[in-house]
Amino acid sequence: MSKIKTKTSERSKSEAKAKAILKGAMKEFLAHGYAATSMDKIAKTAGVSKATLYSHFGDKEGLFNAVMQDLVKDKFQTVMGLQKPQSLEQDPKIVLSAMATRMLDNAQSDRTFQDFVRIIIGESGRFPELAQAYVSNLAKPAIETLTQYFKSHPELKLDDPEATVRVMIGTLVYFVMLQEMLHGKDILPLENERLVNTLTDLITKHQD
Amino acid sequence: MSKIKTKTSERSKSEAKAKAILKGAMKEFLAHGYAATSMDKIAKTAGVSKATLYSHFGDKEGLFNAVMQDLVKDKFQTVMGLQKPQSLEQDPKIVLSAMATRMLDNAQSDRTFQDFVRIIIGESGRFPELAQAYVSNLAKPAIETLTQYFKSHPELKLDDPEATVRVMIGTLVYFVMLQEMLHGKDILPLENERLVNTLTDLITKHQD
DNA sequence: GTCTATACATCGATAGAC
DNA sequence: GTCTATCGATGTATAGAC
Repeated sequence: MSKIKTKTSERSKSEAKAKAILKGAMKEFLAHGYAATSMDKIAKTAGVSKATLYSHFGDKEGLFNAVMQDLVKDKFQTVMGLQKPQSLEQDPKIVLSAMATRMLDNAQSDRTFQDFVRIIIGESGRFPELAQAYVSNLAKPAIETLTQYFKSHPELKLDDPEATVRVMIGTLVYFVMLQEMLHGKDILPLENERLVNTLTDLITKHQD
Repeated sequence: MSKIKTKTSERSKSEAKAKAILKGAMKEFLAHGYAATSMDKIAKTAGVSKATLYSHFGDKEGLFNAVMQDLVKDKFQTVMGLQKPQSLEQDPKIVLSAMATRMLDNAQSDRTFQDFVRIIIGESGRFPELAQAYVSNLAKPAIETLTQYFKSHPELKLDDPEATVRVMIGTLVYFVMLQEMLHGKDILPLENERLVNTLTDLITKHQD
């Protein structure tokens, strides 16, 4: 019994360390990118020794991949929860408008999400498989779910629901990129409401 | 006379070195990003000594800023030339469709442009003033020019030309990001033509 | 102005004690 | 499993010869 207890206790300690490492590494990688983040700094932030980093995750790339995999899973919840229409029976005009507003507000206030996207794009040359994980696990489900919604509303009379989804998502994502991530908000001011109204009007125009 | 000749010759040599450094640094920064690029590698690529790098550009950040400033100016020509309608008198439906197709084809085949955008976004946390230079000198002129075109065509009956421009640019840019830069082309295939047609139809729908 | 040589810090990664 | 201590390589930046 004491044997099991000890084993459990040791495993818990080890797993707790792993969690602390992932948390500290996430903070550092999100703040400074892959190359500019040192294993020394991660060890200090996580409160463990550098050797413990390596015993848990092999090398720097291994730790980075583990961190990003965690983040992709985390953000999947956010993204999918966000674009799920709250009441499917309502007028698509209202549903789309509310959905776009919600997505915009959330992305604009979530600094972690912005840093996450920054890294995905910034490191997509060096880590193509990471970029593809983003596409497969985040962009694709979001696009497909929204496509299903469009297809289930033939009264919108959309010639190409899938391409229309690209218009909507692209508009919203690039807007957040320009205004927030690229600090363009003061240079090219534009209210969320104007973008959302314009987007919604364009998509629901044939409904009238 | 020989004095002037010597001076000129020396200045030319120095300026030639500076050009070579910028060219080599551009290649390295675009390929590996800021932090992962070393001054040693740049010196080797440019065919000069490391000390010459520092005597011309002060430090690594100075060289990086000089390179990116050059690139912003370079890409300004491309972007503005691209979205300038070829014949203003034609049906906007045809003009917009041709313009979108041209922008897409160009961005998709220009690897340097993709690397450039990758760096702008990837380093926008560490170099906010670089990101704002992109917004002021590239995004803003492009958006304003296209807005002027929309405003000069009231038959499009656009409620908000400026916001409509954001829809168009955002759709095209994010599409190139997903398909090319994030290597999503095989995961989420979609033909340029479908996107362009959908975008053009949405914008010119009230014209009918 | 440009080079070689080098100073000095920091990097990723590991050996060995406990 | 986790630590301290350290290795060798590589980073930015500069001094001094020419």
